Amino acid sequence: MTMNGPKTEKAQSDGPAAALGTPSKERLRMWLRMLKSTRRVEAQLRENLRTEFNSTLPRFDVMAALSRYSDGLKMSALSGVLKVSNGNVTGIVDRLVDEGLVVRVQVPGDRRASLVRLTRKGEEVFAAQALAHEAWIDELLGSFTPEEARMVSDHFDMMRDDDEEEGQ
Amino acid sequence: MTMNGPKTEKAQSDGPAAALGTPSKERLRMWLRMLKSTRRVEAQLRENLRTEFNSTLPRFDVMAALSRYSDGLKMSALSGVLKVSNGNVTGIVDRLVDEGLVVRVQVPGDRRASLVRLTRKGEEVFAAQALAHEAWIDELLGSFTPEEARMVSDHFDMMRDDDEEEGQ
DNA sequence: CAAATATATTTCAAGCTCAAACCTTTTTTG
DNA sequence: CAAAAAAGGTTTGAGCTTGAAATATATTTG
Repeated sequence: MTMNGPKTEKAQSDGPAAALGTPSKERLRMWLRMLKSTRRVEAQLRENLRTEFNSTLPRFDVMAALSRYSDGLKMSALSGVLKVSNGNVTGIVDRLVDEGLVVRVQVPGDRRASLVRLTRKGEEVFAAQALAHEAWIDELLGSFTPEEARMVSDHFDMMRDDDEEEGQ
Repeated sequence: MTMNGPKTEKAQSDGPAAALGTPSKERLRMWLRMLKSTRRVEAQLRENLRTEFNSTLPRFDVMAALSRYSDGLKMSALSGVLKVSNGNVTGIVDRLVDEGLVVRVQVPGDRRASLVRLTRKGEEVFAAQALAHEAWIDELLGSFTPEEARMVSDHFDMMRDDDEEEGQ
């Protein structure tokens, strides 16, 4: 396969010990690397969820959020926690409801709102997925020692100016 | 807003100095942090591309890839470089063609294949976007010093076992 | 050279994603 | 209290994404 290389001289892909470029270039470099790594892990997670659980990452994210709030979440709170658009969650929850993994419970005093909650089945399914998920991550990020992982975690922690929780 | 907290006791979100959990937990923690950070930056990039260039991240990615291969790329090579599915690229390129930013050039000896290339206009548009893109990244990741950025880059570099290039 | 196989690309169905428009149902306020 | 504003959700339209199936063209092989 005659694949001709990039036209730009690759002036900065010269290994860990190379001289630093401008701050802006170094940050760009970092961004491209972290984007690539994240996408790779995400792609593998999607693949695993699909083949082993016939599910998707968005579904997993929704269930993970619900599993942390056993009292249920309103749709708006759910989209707030996940930081995705309001209308987005509607469709995902619809499908989870179809599969009996979550329910919408009417809120007593408010005829607009409903609380979304995991069903018993939903809890069981998610528990299995969460277990597998942690193992997948452990494998995919196995090249990081716990200490390195902590270091990187802390670096990223620095850049959250406003936000709050999120996690499994 | 009566937002009740997570039900699980947050046993490990106790700041940078906290004791390390199991390796698997540390890696999971790192994954969740890097996923959140990546999504935040991505969301802002999407927003900026939309409002300032009436474009999208996938379009930008395609144009960035093409800008590095001035001789053009075959569709399959393009999806290979971007690591997205084959059929995916078709639609994105279609729209870029509609807007006159790229062209499909027939490959002489092969009536199946075509080379995709940036047009003159495409090159100009991309140049402006790339400039803005680097500035956005510089701002979004401004909390990292160049040295830290390099350190994180190198950490992620470690975990690419097989792959090759990618970048702006 | 014809059948089989491989390559290049598009089409398709299902699902995710967003912003904007649109209902309803509260809540606020004049 | 009635009009206006706010809050909770869904719908809609456009685009992105994937894996699988479908097309068409090239190459290999018996």
